[in-house]
Order: sequence, then structure tokens, then C-alpha cells
Amino acid sequence: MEKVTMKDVAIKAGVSKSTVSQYINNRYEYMAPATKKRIESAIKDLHYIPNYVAKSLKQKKSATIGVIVANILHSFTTEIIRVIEDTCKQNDFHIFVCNADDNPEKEQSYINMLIAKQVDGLIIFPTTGNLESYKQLRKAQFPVVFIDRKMEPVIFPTILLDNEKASELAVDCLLKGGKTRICLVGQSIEGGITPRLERIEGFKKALLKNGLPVNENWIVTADSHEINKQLLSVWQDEDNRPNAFYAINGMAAIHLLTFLKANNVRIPGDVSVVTMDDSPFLAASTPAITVVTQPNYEMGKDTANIILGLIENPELKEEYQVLRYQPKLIERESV
Amino acid sequence: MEKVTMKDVAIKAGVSKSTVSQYINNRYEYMAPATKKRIESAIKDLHYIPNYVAKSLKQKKSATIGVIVANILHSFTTEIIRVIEDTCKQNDFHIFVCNADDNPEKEQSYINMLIAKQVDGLIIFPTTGNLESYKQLRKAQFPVVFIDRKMEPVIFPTILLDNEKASELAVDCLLKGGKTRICLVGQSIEGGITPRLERIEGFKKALLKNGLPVNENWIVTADSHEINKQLLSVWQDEDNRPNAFYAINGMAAIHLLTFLKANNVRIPGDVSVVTMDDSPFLAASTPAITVVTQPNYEMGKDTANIILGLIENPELKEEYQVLRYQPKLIERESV
DNA sequence: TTGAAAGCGCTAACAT
DNA sequence: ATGTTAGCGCTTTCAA
Repeated sequence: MEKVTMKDVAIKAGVSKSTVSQYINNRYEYMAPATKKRIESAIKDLHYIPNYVAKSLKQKKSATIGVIVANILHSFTTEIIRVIEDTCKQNDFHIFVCNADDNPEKEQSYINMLIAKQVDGLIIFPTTGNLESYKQLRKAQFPVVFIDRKMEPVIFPTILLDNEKASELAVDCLLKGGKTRICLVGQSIEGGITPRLERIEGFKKALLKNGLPVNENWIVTADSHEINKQLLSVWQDEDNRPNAFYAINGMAAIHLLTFLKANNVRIPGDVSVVTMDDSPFLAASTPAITVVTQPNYEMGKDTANIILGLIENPELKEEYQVLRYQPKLIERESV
Repeated sequence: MEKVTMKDVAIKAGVSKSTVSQYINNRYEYMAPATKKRIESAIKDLHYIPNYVAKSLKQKKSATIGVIVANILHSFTTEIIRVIEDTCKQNDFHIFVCNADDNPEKEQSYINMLIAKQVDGLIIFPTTGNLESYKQLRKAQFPVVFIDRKMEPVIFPTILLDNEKASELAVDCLLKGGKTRICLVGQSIEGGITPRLERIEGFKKALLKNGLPVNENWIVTADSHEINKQLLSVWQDEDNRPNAFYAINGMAAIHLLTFLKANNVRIPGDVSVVTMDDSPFLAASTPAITVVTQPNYEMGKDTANIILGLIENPELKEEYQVLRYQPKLIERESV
């Protein structure tokens, strides 16, 4: 099956390889109808499938885009991937997805691998730590688009949520519900991960804007195995307990909800809760959780279209303006 | 950056292409240390990245495995993908994931695309409808492993959950909780999707085994937009209501939970609930939902190892025995 | 220890 | 309307 080549088809159809190539690429213009028919049936008889690898080598393009995500476990990531894939498919491009696991070395090795595989462009949820490599790509005029995280200087088109606004929406909603003692729940901020940093920053600003104090103890940013302990210490200070929680992403939400359940804290009776990123489970749970969502569809779609445009016309500007997308609040029953 | 070829490195290092090739492939055996050094620095200076496409063409292998999933929205799918990817990475293989969306034509086109891209093997969550194509692959001795769904005859290694056992676990658990009026919630069974069929079959057997009648009305198998309507009609028959629900996969679980919430049905007060496939949200919700889980890790790991073995030694047997994996019950608070 | 040369399967410019 | 030919960048004998 794999050994059938264009040559075999050519011989069987009694034409030259070039004519078969024309046929494969739908250029029937100057081809005699009879020839076309013969090639057609030769292909069918032999079960011929063209070899894209050879084609890519010759054409120096692969019609595929590499996608390096920081962490595939986030629902935001998988949803974005789906949109990117759909958009690419419509343009006859394929995507090759790699998971960097928030690890700069892994990311670097994937960048090299994908370049080696001759992808035509790269969509990256960048980790910090490979700036040199990005600059390299920039210098080579290689098409890249960043999403979700920002690199300074902004040398490639960058798509980001308005993260401060997202926190503002959450805080305002909680305040409207009469809760002023808000504890933020995040994940580790080592590594300077943009959305986490910006959401925390937005959280503080929103508090201040409303004349509320910022209590650093109520900004819980820890890794999975640490977070429970920290939440406990916040909660056990009975004289000074928060009456609301804001989880800054889906993972943090899971940790928070797990913690609250384990400690018999009732929502919204004891505390109100708002989390980032939606999930059908959050809507179906009791109480249904109020969330702030990202416009995944637009963000994914625009990312794909920008990279596609760059591939067609690889003219990188000196510096880019970060493109910001607006979050949305979905009020349910947890406030 | 992309235009640097082995030839450039060779010139810069003052050696021939062949020697550079040896270096790239870690064959330093008969290479003078000085030569090695020169090549090393030439590569660094030029930022040379080898072209895998050319390598693949020459070697007729790509060190990548195509993975065609039936539906990427199922958590089972994404978890399996992760395990497969990890296992492949350890063996210096990459995976190229495609989502067939339960559509046989899409699946067929992905099979062709991946073969065209010269993948060394295929892992498929098969839809029904492309049997001819599978036979083709079989005839060509092309390495393929099926997972999650069964094709008859079993011409490729096939990895499946013991689906009937899964239903038995769910039913037994519900019975133990004193609930005998159990309604199964699934998705459309058109297309003969193995796990759905087998879980329904196992459900019936488990009922019968316990001397309970099988009520076909209480086997709800509908598409997303229909399922709510059907559940409503089951529930509105007030004289004859189920007192327990069993959702046969993660999607069905979401529909069920959404329905129950919308209709103010309390769990486990009004009805007990058991669902297939776990999620952190299910564990953190109130009440925590009792689930039956699949051994994702083993299933993914074995799938990857089998395909890797087949690639190394492509000797397909005439027919295979389906490999069955055991589900597990995790009891929580919903029964 | 290193180099020369052929060829993987395809495309595209050029001939005819 | 169809064929000839020269590579794309690499690996791999074989020779030196």
C-alpha cells in the first residue's frame, strides 16, 4: 500500500509522472479527458496515496502548523485547540499539537522538533525562559503567534484576555452580593505566568478601587499539593475569615471546590464563590457556580487566522500591540 | 534559519555532508575528535536544525504515530491521548492527533492524510463504516491498534473496557443502595458504538440477573438536543418514576446532571446517581457523585506499547483476541 | 577516518 | 496536451 508511488501510477496509466502530478493537484486544464480517466482508474486500482513527505520536501512547505501549549490539562487550552483546528482545516492546514507542561526545556525541544518537521508556522502558549529562541525565530521571519501569555518585547502577534477586567468582573459581582472579604485562589506564580499575574493585579486594583484593603494572606498562590494547606490556614483563622473566594482558573477552581467540600463550607451560605473558565459541570452543580468566561471561540479563531495570514505573507512588524479580548460574567447561584 | 542545510554545516566545518550526517545521528565512532568539535561549533554558529522531512523521505519512516479519535470532547479520550503521548515520547516517537467527530468520512480522510504524511502506525478509536479501509491496511501489513471500539472481525489488536462489567458494577451499587427502579442514560446508539451497546447490554443482564424487569423506556439513548426531552417524558410519568439513574459516559452524565438540576430533583434524596468516567468536578460536587472508572493509564500505555511493538516488528496475526480491561467503582455520596 | 554518489517521491520549469 | 529533467535535504553504501 505504501510502496505505490507516482511512478507506478504513471506506468499503469501510460503517462508520465508529471501528468500524474498535475492530476493529483487538480490541474486538469490541458489534460485530455481520456488521460484523466486513465489516471483516475490507475490510482483507484493501485490504491495510490500521494507521499506528502516528498511533496513537502520539494515545495518547502508542509501545510501544517505547530501548536505548543503550556498545559493541556486546562480546559481553556483544549477548547482553543479545537477552534484552531477547525479554522485550519477550513484552510487545508493541519495542526500538530505538543504539550510543554509548563516546562521551558520541553518547549524548546518542541520548537526544534516542529521546525525540523518543517511546520509552516507556530502557535505558542509561551512559557518564560526561551526568549532567545523566540528572537531567533523573529530574526528568521518565521511566522509565530503567541496566545494566553505575553513576552516582552512583543515581537510576535499576541492574543490575550483582558485579565484585569476578568478579576474586576469577579470582584464586582462578589461585592454586589455584599461580600467584601474576598480570598483569591490561584496557582504558583513562579515563572511569571501572564494570566495569573494580571488577574492578581486586577484583583488588587478592583479591591482598591472599592476602598477595600488588600490582604496578602488572602492571595493564595501555590502548587497543587500545597494549595490545600494554605487554604486551610486561611480558613482556620476563625476570627478573620474570608466570606468569598475567587478562583483564577479552572484548576484553582477544582482545588477550591474540593477544599470547601472537604471542610463542609456551604456555598453560598458560608462563602460566595466565583471562578474563571466555565465547565458544564459548574453549570450543573448545586449550587451552580458563577463564572467569568473567556471568548474562546474568537480568540482561537483570530489566532488561527493571524498565523495563516502570516504564513501567506510573512512580514513581521517590528513590534506588536497585544490584542485583548473581553471576559464575560455568567451569574448563577454561588454568590 | 530554515535555509541552513547540512551542506552549509559541512562547508563551514570543512567536512563532507556524510560526516555531518554521522554526527547528527550520534555515530562518533570513527570520527576524529577535532572533526567532531568543528562540526559541533558549525552547527551552533549556524543554528542548524536538521530537516526531518528529508530524513523521513530517505528513511521511509517518520517516527510519528497517527492517532484518530472518535470524539475529542470525551474526557476518556483526552486522558488516553496524554498517556499515549507520554509513552511515545519515551520512545522518541511523536503523535499526530486527529478528531474524527464520530464521522466515518472524516475518519477516512484522516487515515489517508496520515498515511500520506508517512506515519509509521495508526491508533484508531474506530467509527463504523470504514471496514474496507481497515482491511486494506491489514493487507498492507500496516501497523494499527484499535481502542475503545470493536470491529468484527478483529483484524488488529483491540483494547476495550469490560463494558458489561462496568454496567454491572453500577447496577449492583444502586441495588445495594436499595434502588431497583433504574433508568439508563446514554447517547445515540445509531452507528453501533461499542461501549454504548455493551454497557446497555450489561445493564440489561445485570437487571435480569437480579430478577428485575427491563423497561425499554428507561433506556434513554438520544442525541444531545433530544435527550432532555426524553428524560422529561420518563420523569413526568409520576406514577411510574425511576428512583435511580445510571449515565453510561461523561457526556451523558452532564446531560443527566443538568436535567436533574433543572427539574429540582435531589440527589440522593429523590434519586440515586452513578455515572461512568470520573472528573474532579464530580468528586468536588455536592453530593459527590459515585462513578465507575476506566483504567485509562493501563489502557493508554498498552495501546502505545502494542503499536510501538508492531512498528518494530510488523507481523500481524490473522485474528486477535480483544483485550479487556477492568472498570472500578468509586463510591461517593450519590447513592 | 572521511568523501563521492545515488536515490527516496515528488514538483515545476522547460521542451516538445 | 504530455514528457524530460533537475533538484528538495538527507542517508547510506562503497571507495579511498
